[in-house]
Amino acid sequence: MDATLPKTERLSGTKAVSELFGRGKSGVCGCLRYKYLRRADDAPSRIVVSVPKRSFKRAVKRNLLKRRIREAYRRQKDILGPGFDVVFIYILPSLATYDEVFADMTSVLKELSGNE
RNA sequence: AUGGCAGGGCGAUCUGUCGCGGCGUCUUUUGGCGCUGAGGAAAGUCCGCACAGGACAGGGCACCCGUCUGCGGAAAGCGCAGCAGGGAGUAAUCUUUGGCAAGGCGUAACAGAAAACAACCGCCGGAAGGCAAGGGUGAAAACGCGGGGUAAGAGCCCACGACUGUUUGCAGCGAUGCAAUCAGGGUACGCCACACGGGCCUGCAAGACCAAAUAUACCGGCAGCUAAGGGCUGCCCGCUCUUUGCCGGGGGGUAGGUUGCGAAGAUAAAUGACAGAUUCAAAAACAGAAAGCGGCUUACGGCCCUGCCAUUUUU
RNA sequence: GGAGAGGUGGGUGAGUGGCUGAAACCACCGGUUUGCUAAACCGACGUACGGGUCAUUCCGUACCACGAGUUCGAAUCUCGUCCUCUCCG
Repeated sequence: MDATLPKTERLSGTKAVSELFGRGKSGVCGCLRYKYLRRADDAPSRIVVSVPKRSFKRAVKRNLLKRRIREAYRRQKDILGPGFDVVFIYILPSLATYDEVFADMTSVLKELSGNE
């Protein structure tokens, strides 16, 4: 199973991100809020991770959550097929453990792949 | 032993599986291999430097900042060691203030006779007038105490003492200390003046370079030229320019990229996840580089080392 | 990342180091007026702790974001911390 997360599988650039935020469909699952956009091609899916500064003032805590979310996605990204652009936004005001993030990520990915 | 004071240090290490940024290298298709990858505060942005752009002939004034002494330092609201005054503590020790002037100006609420010029009550005196001892309020009241002196009094005079300064000697690089000597009498705070030192303004989102798409200054070519206007002429023809379209060049410049940029170093931004071992147990505190460097300040669980003080006990 | 401005009752917002717990306006509360309401007018109106009282009233102390300092005395001056807002692509 491919469990890497190279740079090509991360969404970057002002245009692509603002298009995703503007036109993407969204949903909530546990501690995560997501927005996604189905692309036409079959290139690997690309993701963005976001933790709002409003909830966590300290950069250490934001970094920790972003790393946990990325790790949880990396472990289970084969649930989601190729061709998606997704942004994950952490919405809880308190720190979640890795196991909680992992469980919520599982249900988000299943929901996304089920919709297609 | 208990409690305390000061100074210094550490801020986990190792193994396995998966994974990330950078560099090198091999194949160059995926990738493989090697090296390397957050802090003592990376934080706050409080000082300073370097660097960059703008302004600027040179110098001065003004304005702003700093101010005990010596040493270090590129500099600093910087560090170390010391000096003097005040405060806290039984002590070790800690903390705070600090150019200069018997200079000028201002302010001193309430209370109080009066807040520094004096006046009032009062004291003396027949009066003219003299005096500043007494007035108990205040944060602060014109040096303290004793004697002399006087009509009453006063550093008016004298002795002793405190304070401020001059000169000399000794000690110290110096701030200053000690001793002698002479002079003085206005309490606190602020501003001004003076002395010495420093200071242009803006900041890496500074600045430099490359440069799609779209529009386009300008240049060239082609088409259109039946059209309109201008020029060559007094008029016509003709030639030519502009207006229109297309193609090519082209400068500035946007998205974007490169650089600025580093023995960590990106451009949505890398250090993580899980399992185990170690120090009794728990990896637990504060906290994450976005241009660099020197400081300051603030946050911080736990542990280690050195010196010192107080109390109690034993020898 | 860098540069700047601010924080005072429930809200807005003045405030020379000294009668400022604090101006003024709005809101809230009570009253006058009215058949009822609005408007107008009058009054009252912060919090905490302590004291006293049967109780309302009353008295004292502290608080101008928070903590130190200067001063006889700080909302005001100085330093630090926290928070909010604005500008720079």
